[in-house]
Amino acid sequence: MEEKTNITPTNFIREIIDDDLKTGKHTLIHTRFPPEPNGYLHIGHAKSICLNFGIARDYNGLCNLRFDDTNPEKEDIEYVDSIQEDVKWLGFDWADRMYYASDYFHKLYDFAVQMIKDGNAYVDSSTAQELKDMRGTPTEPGGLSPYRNRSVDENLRLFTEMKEGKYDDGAHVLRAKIDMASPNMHMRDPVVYRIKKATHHNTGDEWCIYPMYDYAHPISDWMEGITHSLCTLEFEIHRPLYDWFLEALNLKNRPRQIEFARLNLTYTVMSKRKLLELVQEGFVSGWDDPRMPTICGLRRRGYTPESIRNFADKVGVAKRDALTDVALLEHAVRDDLNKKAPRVMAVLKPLKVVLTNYPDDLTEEMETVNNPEDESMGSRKIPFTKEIFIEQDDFQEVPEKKFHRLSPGKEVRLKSAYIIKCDEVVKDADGNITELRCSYDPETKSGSGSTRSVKGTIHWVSAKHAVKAEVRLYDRLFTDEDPAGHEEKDFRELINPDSLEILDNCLIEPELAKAKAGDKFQFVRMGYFCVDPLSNDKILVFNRTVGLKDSWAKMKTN
RNA sequence: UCUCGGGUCGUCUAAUGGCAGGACAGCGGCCUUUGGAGCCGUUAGUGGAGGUUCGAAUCCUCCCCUGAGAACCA
Repeated sequence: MEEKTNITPTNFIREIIDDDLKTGKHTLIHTRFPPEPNGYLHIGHAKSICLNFGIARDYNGLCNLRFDDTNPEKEDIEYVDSIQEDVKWLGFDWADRMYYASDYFHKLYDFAVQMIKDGNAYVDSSTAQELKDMRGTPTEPGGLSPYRNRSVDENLRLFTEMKEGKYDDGAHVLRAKIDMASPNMHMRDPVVYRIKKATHHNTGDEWCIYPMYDYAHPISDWMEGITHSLCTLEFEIHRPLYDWFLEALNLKNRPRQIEFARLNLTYTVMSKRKLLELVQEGFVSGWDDPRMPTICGLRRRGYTPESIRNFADKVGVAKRDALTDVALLEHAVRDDLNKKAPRVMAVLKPLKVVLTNYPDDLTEEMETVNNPEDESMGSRKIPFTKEIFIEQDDFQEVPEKKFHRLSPGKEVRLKSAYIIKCDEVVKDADGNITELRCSYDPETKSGSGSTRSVKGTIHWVSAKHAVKAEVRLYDRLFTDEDPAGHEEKDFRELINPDSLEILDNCLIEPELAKAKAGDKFQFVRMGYFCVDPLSNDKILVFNRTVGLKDSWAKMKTN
């Protein structure tokens, strides 16, 4: 399922598991990934997926996929499908253990009846506002509901009638009877069931009452035999309630909830709500816009599952809030693609070069390796002719200091071809450079054993053979490191206006014309690129996954 | 204000009373037919003040900073 990495993750959760194994508390480790199907998965979910499935894999345990679908108003089958696709794509397998919390609605109902019989739950007929008023504040205890001491029989009758659809939404709720004076607001007789006459994506119109997360989650975990229920920090305050339900129902072999810090990445937002707003308000083209931190966005951008898994291992798991540098993610994908991506030549901003002393009709096939990191990837031939295109940025009429590329009177090597010298700069009436006239040194053919060397090597394509393509350059979506972290500023104000640059006049080597959607390449000296699914017979579209490290650019900014 | 969490290089993360280490980023160098990759080197940290101890990032006290908590959301 997963290729070996040199990283052995260790974290406080694995230590707890090691201990549980050692003491014999558990012999089989069982985790679960429990998304609510109300949005697309993002890189933060990927961290949780890698954690849960990774633990199952390393401990020879099991990890379930469970849809936490207790709120029919927000959930949709569209998300159920995309979530499965994304988890699979990341390289994980739940075998036959895909569940829905809604699969357990009958059992959950029976447990609720039992809680009523045990005096642990009651039907409250207060309005939402009254409930809110009775709850108190973090510093003041709440008040007791006038319905708190209804008889078991009356509670049973009302709860049955709620289920039967006799009441409108909001008329009654079922509440756990705990402690209205608890300093933990979640323990102040929390709602267990509410009436919602809504169609559920999985159970249709079978139910008009739906359980709350705090109630459904621990019981779902228990029913699946989950040993370690991993969730993010915001649920820490819910843990006493998680334990209370299991205790109140006298369930044995209880799962243990353990919280860890969610992933935050610099220069992006991670909340489903904000991501949805970016999509709905047209700041991006969709959930899979390559600038989005969604799994589908990263996939379209050209990220590999391995790179995301390695990233998840590298960020680690702890309890302190963190904002991880997106450079770490970029490093992970460079690291992976460096080993896998074939090198090809592509000129993004072409500048014509005529080799004045090269035979007019000659086409030479130049041999070049596909990946210097991996000999097994072999080599290929690329056509070389009198007229070629090079990158505009690889020429400077008045060269800056330490500029090792082409300039008047200077030499540069064309990768896998010859050394050329710039003899003449041709300009149009407005003074724009339209063409370079150069001469080549026939003694310096690549692979011929020529020993002459020059400082710079640049990429090129043959004018006659090059294929046109569109290339999309992506930059960070926000100009601020933590766009969601400002109270006085809306994250929308911090959107980077230059996060997408479309180049529609790029020239690629002919070999690339065969590329199919999703194919990944290193454009030599430019970065890693992949074929966008939008590509068709008419036009090839490439997305830049990430640029190469560029020490020249860095030198200039310093 | 109250309750519960959390504070280790710029960032992320180790240490479990015994040499504060790794990764990313940065910087310097080597190498290079990718100014890529690789290799070598290097900068940089225990929030503060006390205390316990032969010895404290780790234990205790106080303080500071920070996150979460008052949906019929998850």
